[in-house]
Amino acid sequence: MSFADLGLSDELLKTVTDAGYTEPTPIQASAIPSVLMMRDIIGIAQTGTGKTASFVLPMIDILAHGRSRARMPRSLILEPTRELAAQVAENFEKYGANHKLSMALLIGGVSMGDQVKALEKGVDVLIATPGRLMDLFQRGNILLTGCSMLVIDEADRMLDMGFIPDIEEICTKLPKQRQTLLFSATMPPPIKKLADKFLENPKTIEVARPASTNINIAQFVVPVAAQSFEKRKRLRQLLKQDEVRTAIIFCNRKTTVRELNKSLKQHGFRSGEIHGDMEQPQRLAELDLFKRGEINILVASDVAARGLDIKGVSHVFNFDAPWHPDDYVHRIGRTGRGGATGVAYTFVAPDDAENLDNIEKLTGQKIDRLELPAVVEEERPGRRRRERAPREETVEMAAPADAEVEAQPARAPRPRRDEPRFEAPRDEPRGGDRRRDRRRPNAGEAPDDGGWNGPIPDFLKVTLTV
DNA sequence: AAAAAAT
Repeated sequence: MSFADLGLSDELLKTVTDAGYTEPTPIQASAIPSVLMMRDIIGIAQTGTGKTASFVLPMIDILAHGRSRARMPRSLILEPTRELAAQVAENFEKYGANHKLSMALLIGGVSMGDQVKALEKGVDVLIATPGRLMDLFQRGNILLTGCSMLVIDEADRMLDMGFIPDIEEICTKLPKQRQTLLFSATMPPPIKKLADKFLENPKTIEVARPASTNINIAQFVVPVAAQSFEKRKRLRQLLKQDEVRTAIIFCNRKTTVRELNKSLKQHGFRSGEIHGDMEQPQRLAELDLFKRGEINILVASDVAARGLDIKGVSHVFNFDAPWHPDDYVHRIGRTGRGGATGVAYTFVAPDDAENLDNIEKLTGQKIDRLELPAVVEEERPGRRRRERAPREETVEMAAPADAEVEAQPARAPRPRRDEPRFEAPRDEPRGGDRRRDRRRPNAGEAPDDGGWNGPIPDFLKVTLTV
């Protein structure tokens, strides 16, 4: 199967092949011909499956062959987040470079002036988040009566975010005679209902979840104590020893994102942050810094979990285990894209056990627990000794024979051993046999990890000691 | 529980 077999125009085909694409992804192969035949589509697919091109490409051909009437927009693409909308707009510009199609990106957080101007000039395609679109509509800046093509992207995310009433209202503003494409990773009942109401005789296309198919991502659970400074320490350790090129670090809270980024910067990492409390220009600027490699670590809330397509992300860290298992799938999907390999670490504190359980149920696979050298506390003057978690962990990990050594109070003077450890861990294996059974199984041998076939991260080849 | 989205 090649792009040439899908029925796209020669002109567009050239653009696609010039961009270096030869073989369509499964969803592109099955969606594009149907979209060109003007069918309604339900696409059950995650981001990272080539979904965007599966509607952008045929849309360009359809628009190129039709004629615009009175400069009214002829198609509308709805996205749940501003960044995703911006990304689809980029795609549209890339693939539509050889066509005289105009486009307006209608998202919040940026001034309305330019958007209104573009609308007045007349555009073929609207790419929008629901809030700004409704706003502009209510102000009388948009007429949707010429929109004969509608794309509802990431419908389940829209549902999560409470956008479904908005979507329904927007649907009623569009002409009844139209083509509607709905994409969603999952099909919960409200989305099914939405599809029944607004799509006509849709063709359902389903492609496998990346989580169950993307064997390019090596996944690990990192047991951690609940305290955030413990987690930060563990994170720094992994960032250093794992030769991280580019990483996205997900936190569950915006405050955690801010704190963590600040802390990473203080420790000399080139990091940035993105979350919904930032001004939109700032959000885009940080994303741009990351894409250009000026920073190589992006600390993010779930605003960045879905759909963002950034090339070459080698690592994803879940600094907090996500509350929703779906989010896990989306987060780790930021790495291992386009056939590249990636590593995903999920920090799991004792309280996160249930979340982890749900994640493993959803993906249907058990995630390897990573055994790591203990994080050794430096003496922190003025800080009260913590009472619970570290001690519990110590007790759980220590073999009876070690109890005396392990039970030493944290404030007892000991050599600082964490720093040198990262410098030259493999030359100085420490620890006796009693430690060996705590290594990750198979460390240093041919990996048996459910299909991981990428290069083995260096630290996994090393004998881990405590 | 949190985050996202119109201001």
